[in-house]
Amino acid sequence: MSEVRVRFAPSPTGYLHVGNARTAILNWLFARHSGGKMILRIEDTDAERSTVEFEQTLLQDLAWLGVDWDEGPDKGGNFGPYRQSERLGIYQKYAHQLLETGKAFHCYCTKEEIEARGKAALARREDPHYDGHCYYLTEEHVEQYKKEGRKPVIRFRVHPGEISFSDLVRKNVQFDGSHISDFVILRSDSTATYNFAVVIDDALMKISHVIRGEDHLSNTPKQVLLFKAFGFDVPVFVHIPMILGEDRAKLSKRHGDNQVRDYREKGYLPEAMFNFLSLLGWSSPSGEELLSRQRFIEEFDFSRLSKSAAIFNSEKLDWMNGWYLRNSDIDYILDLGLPFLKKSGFDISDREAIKKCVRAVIERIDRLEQLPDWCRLIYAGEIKYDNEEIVFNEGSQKVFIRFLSEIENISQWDKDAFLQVVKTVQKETGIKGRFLWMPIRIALTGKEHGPELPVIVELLGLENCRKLIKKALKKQG
RNA sequence: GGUCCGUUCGUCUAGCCAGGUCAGGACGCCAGGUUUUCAUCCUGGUAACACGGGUUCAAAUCCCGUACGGACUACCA
Repeated sequence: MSEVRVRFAPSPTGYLHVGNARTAILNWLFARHSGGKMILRIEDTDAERSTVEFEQTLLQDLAWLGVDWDEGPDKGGNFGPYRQSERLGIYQKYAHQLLETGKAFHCYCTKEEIEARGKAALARREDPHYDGHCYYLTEEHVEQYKKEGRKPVIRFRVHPGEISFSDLVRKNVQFDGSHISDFVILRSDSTATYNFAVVIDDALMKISHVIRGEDHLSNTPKQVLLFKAFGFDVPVFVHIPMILGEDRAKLSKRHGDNQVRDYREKGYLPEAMFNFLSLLGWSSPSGEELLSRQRFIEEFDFSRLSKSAAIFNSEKLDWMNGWYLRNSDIDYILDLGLPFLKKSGFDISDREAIKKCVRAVIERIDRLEQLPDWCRLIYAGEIKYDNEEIVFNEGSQKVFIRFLSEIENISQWDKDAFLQVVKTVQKETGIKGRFLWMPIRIALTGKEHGPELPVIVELLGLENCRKLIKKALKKQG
């Protein structure tokens, strides 16, 4: 079997979409699983919408996900160039080859004319296909059109007849040429259309497996026809199911966040994103759902790809992200979390102090963007009590008085010392359970919920604890 | 309209190709346990084969039809 070569071919017309990210991941997984090559190709033949900035962000987002490539615009390779805008001459050469062999023809019809005739056909309940208007143009006609200033496109001629190809997900798929219109392969400005460029590139770049979204399934017969017209080997196709929004419609701008960048900015980890996206349409034979990149590579197999579209379930993503947050190296989490704290105005110069804080609150968040809110309550500052009643009731005040006198002359202040103090307070006041702990918690953090108290106490330090307890006392009366 | 693809718990899915398990797991949700509280963590529970015909001793699984959903039908990709 020849070498496995797959490609991810995004258009630089926006940020990396989660659907495309999943496509990229599946391509990458297959390449790495089979020891093949991953090729990154930029499909920027739509000059109107493509920008170099978007190409850059696309590359960054892929890298963030941990998807790398062996050949691409920034890496080079033996099958370049890897930007379609730099391959225009190649497409023109091949298009003219089809012209010469009579498999394609010049068409001088304007968009308006085509549209009008299409509508008319529809009115007659016929397929609104290209009607063959320019199949047999006389020299005079051509001259006339040229005089009018018309620039021709090159159309590929589609003949009736069965077109079938194998798809590793859908098995054998068949179309009939009679339902496919003669399509444009070279525009009037001599640039190639998507269906043409993709075939030339996939053939010339020796792509063995075309792994892409199911929305391309209907384009495939056109491409198969082109592969055959040139005598190229037809690659194996793998059309993966779509990702849908909560309303079952194709994921789009209407659904809010759907770009990889959105998730990154909210504090989702690349590992979680990778894991979650990989599991949309693929499953491990083990049934496990928390898998390392290595496991994914080892186990990846097209036979386990699902056929049906998947809804993007953000609750599950949150759960998964929380899991990665709690099961990754704390320094790694800290590196990713620091920017979020900095943005919220935290002084992040004392890394060790912040680390303790992050370690304490990591149990209760599932996105890094939630870090600042939880860390805030570990920093002594202006405190607003969630529940004043608990702070100012008689029992609580007794606890505070006793607590304060216990820490009056204490020298060592850590978790154990704190626990010891609370124990003593309990013995002396006879107050226990939530009536003992809750007042202390609210006095120190202002909140009824939070990380373990001993951890908080240690982070606050003795002086802050004194200050906060005093404050809870003073308020009375 | 036409062509093609799809349809298992609310969601992601296993099982389907090589018919025969109470249709399994995960998220969510609910209950219990752990915890000073919340969260984490542990245990248990809830809930699905779109519908109708066939084929068969037996169908989620094979065949046909219907419904629903999606994609494509551009000089976008």
